[in-house]
Amino acid sequence: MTVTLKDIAIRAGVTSATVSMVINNKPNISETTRKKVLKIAKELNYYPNVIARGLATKKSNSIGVIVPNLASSFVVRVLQGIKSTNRDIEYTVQLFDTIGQKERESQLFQRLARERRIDGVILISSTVTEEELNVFAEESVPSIIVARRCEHLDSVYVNNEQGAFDATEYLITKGHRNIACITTRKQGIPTEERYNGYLRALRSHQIEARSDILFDVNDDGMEDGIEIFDRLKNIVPRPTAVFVPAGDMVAIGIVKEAKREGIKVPDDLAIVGYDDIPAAEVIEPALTTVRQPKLEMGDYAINMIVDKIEGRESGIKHKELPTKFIIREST
Amino acid sequence: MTVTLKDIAIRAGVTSATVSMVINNKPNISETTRKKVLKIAKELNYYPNVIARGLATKKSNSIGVIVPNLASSFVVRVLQGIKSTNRDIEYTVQLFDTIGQKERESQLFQRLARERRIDGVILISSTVTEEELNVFAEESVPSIIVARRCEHLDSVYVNNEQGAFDATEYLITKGHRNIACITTRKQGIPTEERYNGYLRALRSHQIEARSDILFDVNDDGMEDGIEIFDRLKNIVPRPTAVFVPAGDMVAIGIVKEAKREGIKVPDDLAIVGYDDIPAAEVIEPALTTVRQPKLEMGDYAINMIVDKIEGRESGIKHKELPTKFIIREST
DNA sequence: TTGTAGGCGTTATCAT
DNA sequence: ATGATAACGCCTACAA
Repeated sequence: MTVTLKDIAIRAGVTSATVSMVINNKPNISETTRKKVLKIAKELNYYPNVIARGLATKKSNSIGVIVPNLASSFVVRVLQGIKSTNRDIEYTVQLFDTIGQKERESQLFQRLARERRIDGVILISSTVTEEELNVFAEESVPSIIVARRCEHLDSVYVNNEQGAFDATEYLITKGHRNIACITTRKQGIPTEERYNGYLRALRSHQIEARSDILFDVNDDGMEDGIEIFDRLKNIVPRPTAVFVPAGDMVAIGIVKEAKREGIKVPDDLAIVGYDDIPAAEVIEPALTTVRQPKLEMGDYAINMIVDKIEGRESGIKHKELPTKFIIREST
Repeated sequence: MTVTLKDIAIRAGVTSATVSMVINNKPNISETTRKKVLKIAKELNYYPNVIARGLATKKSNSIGVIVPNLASSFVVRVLQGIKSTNRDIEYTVQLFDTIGQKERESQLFQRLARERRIDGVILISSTVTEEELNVFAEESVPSIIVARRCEHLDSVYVNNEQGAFDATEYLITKGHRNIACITTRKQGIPTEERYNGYLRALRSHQIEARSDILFDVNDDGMEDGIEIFDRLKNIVPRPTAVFVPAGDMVAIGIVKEAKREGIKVPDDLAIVGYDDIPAAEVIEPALTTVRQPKLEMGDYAINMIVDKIEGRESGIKHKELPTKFIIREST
């Protein structure tokens, strides 16, 4: 039924070794047989069995992409960056998600590292520790982590601290002194860094950070923003600005609730989000926010991992990308 | 370096055949050797080489998911549906996108169908013809198409015609007679069906369709909506409602531009979108729209394809899911 | 330039 | 209950 090298070999009057060499463009094949073999291969509509090839070469020509959650627009956008370059790359992408199930995570890593199903791994924005990622190094499966810097692993990430600094400083130069900060601890390192950037900006302008206007939300939805605003509005002195490293959706919730309560944005309350999701342009006033170069991150990630797999690069590489501050109407 | 069946076999004093049987829970193995083998396997931290296994069993335990474009929130959401069920399923997901490159598409199908890299294929919302999908049938690779009904292929889809009918009829019962329709032809069958539903609703209420308020946009972004509104506003008699099967982003553009021009939504102009994207709740007034059960579609798709692959179902199956009309503030 | 032979790690069919 | 042995389809020395 399916055409194999052997089928071609028989018809061409050669052995499958020869056919293999032709298919793989190896040198030292006479033009005559090359032509003949290629012709027959085409007639028979031959496609190599990649599984068999993988067994022989010990390469699957496939890379794994592990994501925490496909519901995150950040993750999807990075994925898109990975895929779009991948057009010209002869690697297949296998998608895995861990949906926060902590125990399954390291199990998944084990399997991926040892089952020889993939040649390398891209890990997007996760809360795993570096230790848990060691399996890949142990099995010498190239790996790279996106959205977070890791000392002992290749990584592609954004300067979150600086992004937050820029945003906060912008608010300060606009005259704000009481700037609330809405963050989300459980999201891990990146939000932590953003918080630090916020603090640094305050410090560099001799403004004391007020702990009563620092909030920690659990999730990053619009409802969280609504709830936060309701807590925020009664605090005195009331902040005149809010920086929301927790994400744009939370910021949007705040905008909505503020408007509903008759608070004018940005006049009474300026708001800066983080991420530049599509809805940031939809809300009125349109949201000022910090954009991360998500597509670019994906792009770097796939290229770096392919280089690693093919042995073109060695040593740990870090790629830091800049954020971009997008000024719209909410400030 | 890597542990194989043979390694285990040697230490256990049996052959790799026996070890294989133990690993795969085959019957007719003495408890003693089973215990012994399992113990050694664990000590050595053995994981089967799935590539080798695939060659032997002619199964890759992997399914391909082909998407036209990861930038579409519809596609991503269906993907999410596929992945979330997939947790308990022993199939890996390989992601492919075709980014509209028509010529590459059938080439991709050829490869996927013949390279034995995947056991089955899920195709999300694409404009390919049934003919192009024949390769899968020819190579007896189970396949299923999502978001569109195909006579000769398994499919999971939504009753777009009815969804559009419901939306339009709702507008009619609200007293509207001049209802514009913004569609997007190039998106293929589903939009076509929605248009038909719109027409049917008009007919069933003896309203004549006006061709001067039927618009065709090329893309489905906010800008398209803005542009459409500017064309719409000068038409007499001016429509009092707009149904936008082209999608929520276009509808949002219309809302925004209408507001900017001082037209009151919904009082002066009622607007209904299609898809229920996250931003539909963000815009003010919140958008009335037609929701498709995207997660559910992905869920059905993965389960159907797995059943097919494992030979549990045969014959062509179609699963039609209902849309849900979401009433918000724009009507 | 091409053929021979062996191996990649598993599974599956026979014997034993 | 277990062992030999032969696939699976391809690649790669090495030999000719």
